[in-house]
Amino acid sequence: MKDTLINQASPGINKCQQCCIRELVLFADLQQDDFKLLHQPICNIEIKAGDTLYREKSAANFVYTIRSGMIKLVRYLPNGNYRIIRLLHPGDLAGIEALHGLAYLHHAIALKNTEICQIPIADIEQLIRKSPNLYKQLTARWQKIQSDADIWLAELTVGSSKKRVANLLLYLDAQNTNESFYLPAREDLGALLAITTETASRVIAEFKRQGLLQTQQHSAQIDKVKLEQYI
Amino acid sequence: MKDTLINQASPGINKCQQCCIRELVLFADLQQDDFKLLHQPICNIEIKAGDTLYREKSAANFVYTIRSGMIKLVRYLPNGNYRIIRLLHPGDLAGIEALHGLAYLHHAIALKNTEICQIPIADIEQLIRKSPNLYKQLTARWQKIQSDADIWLAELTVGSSKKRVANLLLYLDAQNTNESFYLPAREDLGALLAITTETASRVIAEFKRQGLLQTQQHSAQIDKVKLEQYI
DNA sequence: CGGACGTTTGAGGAACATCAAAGCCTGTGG
DNA sequence: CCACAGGCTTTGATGTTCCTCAAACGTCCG
Repeated sequence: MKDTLINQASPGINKCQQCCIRELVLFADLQQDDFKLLHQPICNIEIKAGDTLYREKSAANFVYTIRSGMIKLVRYLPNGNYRIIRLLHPGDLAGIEALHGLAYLHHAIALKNTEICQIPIADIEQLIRKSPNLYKQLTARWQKIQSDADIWLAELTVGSSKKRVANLLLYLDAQNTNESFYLPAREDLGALLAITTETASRVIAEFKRQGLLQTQQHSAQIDKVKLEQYI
Repeated sequence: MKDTLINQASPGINKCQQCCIRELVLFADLQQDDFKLLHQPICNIEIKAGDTLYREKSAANFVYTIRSGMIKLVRYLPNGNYRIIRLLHPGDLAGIEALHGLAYLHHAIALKNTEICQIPIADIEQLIRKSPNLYKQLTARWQKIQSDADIWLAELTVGSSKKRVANLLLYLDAQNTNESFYLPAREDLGALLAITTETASRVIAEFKRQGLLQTQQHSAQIDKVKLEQYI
């Protein structure tokens, strides 16, 4: 796995009020006046596929909002293997654990080129005291993380490998508004579903032969109806 | 599985200020005055092993604090099987998703006789506005749920069945201050670790033969050092 | 005593991991 | 422009683990 920590030089300063995904993000409910409480700039940074946004156990000073692209949260196992704990899509928060003054709990690595906003936690803490709306946004995020994790536990780590892969493909498809979605590498599919790279490859190849799945590079389309029969 | 909804008659009214596990619970940081904001009584209820505290998708009006005992959060799969999503111990919150006006996300079922405090969410919402300390307690709980779920995903649903069972036994032992801990039934071990009841039984029997585990009824003791070699 | 329930154990087979090798695509350098 | 190296994917052969089905055993309780 590539392991390049991002270069944080030349980040652009972002105007939250005019953000194109404003209705998705943490600050969706903030009023005009609230933004005056932001003392540090919100930096808009871009990272490339394979770059590491932050590392597990490193000091957590920022929360990040995904504007575009895709991030995997990774935890390494004692035996050197890794598991992907969660996938982050546009509108999701990365590093929310920073709000408790703790270190980050995972490695955050970009799966494709990704744009993010970097928000200093000091500002968030100040805003929380003033804006009850922000508090609600935050707990909504926690709630979403919890329920996603629950579904993951209940659905994606049990059953046959075909069922798991089918479930994951349907999940990835549902995340995207486009008709095609990003299909992670076989190794990452394995790390997501707790199966080996080879098994992931076999199932994907099988689905392609059956016409349930078409791919070009990492762009994929599925036949939802037929895939659902595997669940 | 038994399925008796709890009888909510004759709950005792609890004095939070004098609660014996006060330092553990949600209201740990509240000041004397804050308690005046509680309009409805906090009920202290007792449920027996096998009783259901609340059901998935039912209206969520209360958050619960576990005072003693043990609760499993359960989700049923389409095929009729169930998975245990999380175990709750004294000091943990059950039904925290109620704070978002949603239905409960799981079935909550007692594994042994359990004492709980029933807290109306209307009161909590009022307290949040007044007490920033409560807000911090709440986000701390969300954070703990997340990190526990992450560990579960990374550690307990991968690897051989022996590794999973060993990990679970060590986890259960670490939760308790006593030298012995509660060992769930084989079926529940399977639902926790995504293995079959039979496999759970075989591994437990094997560990007993090897002297890594002693049991009396549901009370168990382990040899930590030797068990850690399976991880 | 008899029935219900949970646990243990066995035999057989299917699914998946492991090990190994070949194929394929991309980018680089001669 | 071609050759080649490196990474990712596919495929095969083999072995192990675990699931499935089945039956027996122990325990608790009416």
